[in-house]
Amino acid sequence: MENLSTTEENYIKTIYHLQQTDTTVSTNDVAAKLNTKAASVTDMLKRLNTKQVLNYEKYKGFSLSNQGEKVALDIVRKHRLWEYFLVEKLAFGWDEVHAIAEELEHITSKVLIERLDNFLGNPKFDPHGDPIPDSNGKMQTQPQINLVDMPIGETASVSAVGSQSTELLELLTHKNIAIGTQITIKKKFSFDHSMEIETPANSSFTISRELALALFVTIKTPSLL
Amino acid sequence: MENLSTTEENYIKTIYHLQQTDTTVSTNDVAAKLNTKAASVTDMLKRLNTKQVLNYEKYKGFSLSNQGEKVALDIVRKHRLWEYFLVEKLAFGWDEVHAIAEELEHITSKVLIERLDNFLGNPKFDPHGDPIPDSNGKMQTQPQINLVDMPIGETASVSAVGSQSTELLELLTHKNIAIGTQITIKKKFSFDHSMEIETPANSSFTISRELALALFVTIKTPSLL
DNA sequence: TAAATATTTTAGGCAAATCTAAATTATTTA
DNA sequence: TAAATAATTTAGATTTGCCTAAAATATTTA
Ligand SMILES: [Mn+2]
Ligand SMILES: [Mn+2]
Ligand SMILES: [Mn+2]
Ligand SMILES: [Mn+2]
Repeated sequence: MENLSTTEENYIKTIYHLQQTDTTVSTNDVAAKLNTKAASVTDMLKRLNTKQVLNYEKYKGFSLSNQGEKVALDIVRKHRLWEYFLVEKLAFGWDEVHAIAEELEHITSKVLIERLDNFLGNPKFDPHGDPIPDSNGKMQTQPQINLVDMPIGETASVSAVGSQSTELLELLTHKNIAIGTQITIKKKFSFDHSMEIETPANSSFTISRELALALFVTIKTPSLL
Repeated sequence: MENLSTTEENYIKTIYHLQQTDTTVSTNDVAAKLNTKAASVTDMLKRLNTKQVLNYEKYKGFSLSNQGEKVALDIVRKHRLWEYFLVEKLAFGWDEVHAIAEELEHITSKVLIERLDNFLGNPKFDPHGDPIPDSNGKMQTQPQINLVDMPIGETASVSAVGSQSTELLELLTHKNIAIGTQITIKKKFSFDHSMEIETPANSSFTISRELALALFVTIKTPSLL
């Protein structure tokens, strides 16, 4: 039943991620994400449709089939486990791992990924705070909110980042913030939407709206990582 | 200068391995190893020639260029480091790792393989006893001889296996022989070329000519693994 | 709702990697 | 050495994945 090329897998994963955020996914959306052209996407949609991983009707739209979603979750699982490996075992920063995981996620061995999972201690979240699906595609849902939406006086811990850029990591490192760091909101300034926060490592300091938007937090203490 | 597809890399590696054993490598040899047809090989030889990794003259023959050999050694390095990782960290048997390493060897990141090497403690030999090239393509040469060529009374340690089959591993496991095991030749029988040997774990026992042919030994104690 | 605009699909073509069948060249053998 | 045989290459197709330009359809806007 399965015999998908790396390219087909990348399309499936891209469509999956787009479906998570946007309600409808367009041909152009996929083309933009994959740096390709709409015509190429249409070609692929037809192939994925015949391969049963996609429901597609021309000019009407498309969405992953149940089977396609399973495939996508499997790729996401591999991607995030490899990212975890790279950061935890090979000492990469989380801004460096995405491109490498983009290749590693296509290694086909089923038993490899199960042993890797085991070797890593069955982590539930990747270095960016994103949940790692288990072998059945199930993943832990953390009730996350954006830092800008946290009320004054509340404390929560950083659970995910909204960007994987080196620039963000540099800033977070400088401010001693990482995934797991406890943050308390002290004050919000309406002029520039900057906010004053407090962490265990540092007394009160100010962060910009841009930075706050890139941070997601959970009220409960994080289960792992 | 470099921009080789996975397929091109596989051809280069195959030609490299064939050159190690046979003096001349033919189009048919390559076709046989890669489970493809001679015509396909010719197509590829022409492409590798224009890509400067191969010296090729039609109907005359071909061999890897210096550059091609460097590429080959880099792939071999990756292949063997990943095999080492799979056996030492993920508890695979050495009969299970080849196919997986066949995929992993094509992951492109240079820094990944250097960090993996470091993480593994810079091993010099893979799980089959084959030397791992360093980042410059240099590898340790072990003066190996086949077990059948060892004189009676001599002691040496197993340094490599001539086959990666599950069947061989099963037999070796049963006889308590692994890479590193010390073997002393007690007797040789000319009738069936079987031989009586001794190991630290077992007193004298007999092994077949087939098994002896699949074992390589070094007189000096092994430097690693 | 009709025209303008945006999106999507088709048509036709290209490069990589493969194949089969036929032609060419090299090697053996009688 | 000439014929037979073997090895290699070429010719011509196919599949995957991608492209541009043009056509078809959907959506927006006046
Ligand atoms: Mn990918
Ligand atoms: Mn991630
Ligand atoms: Mn390979
Ligand atoms: Mn090996």
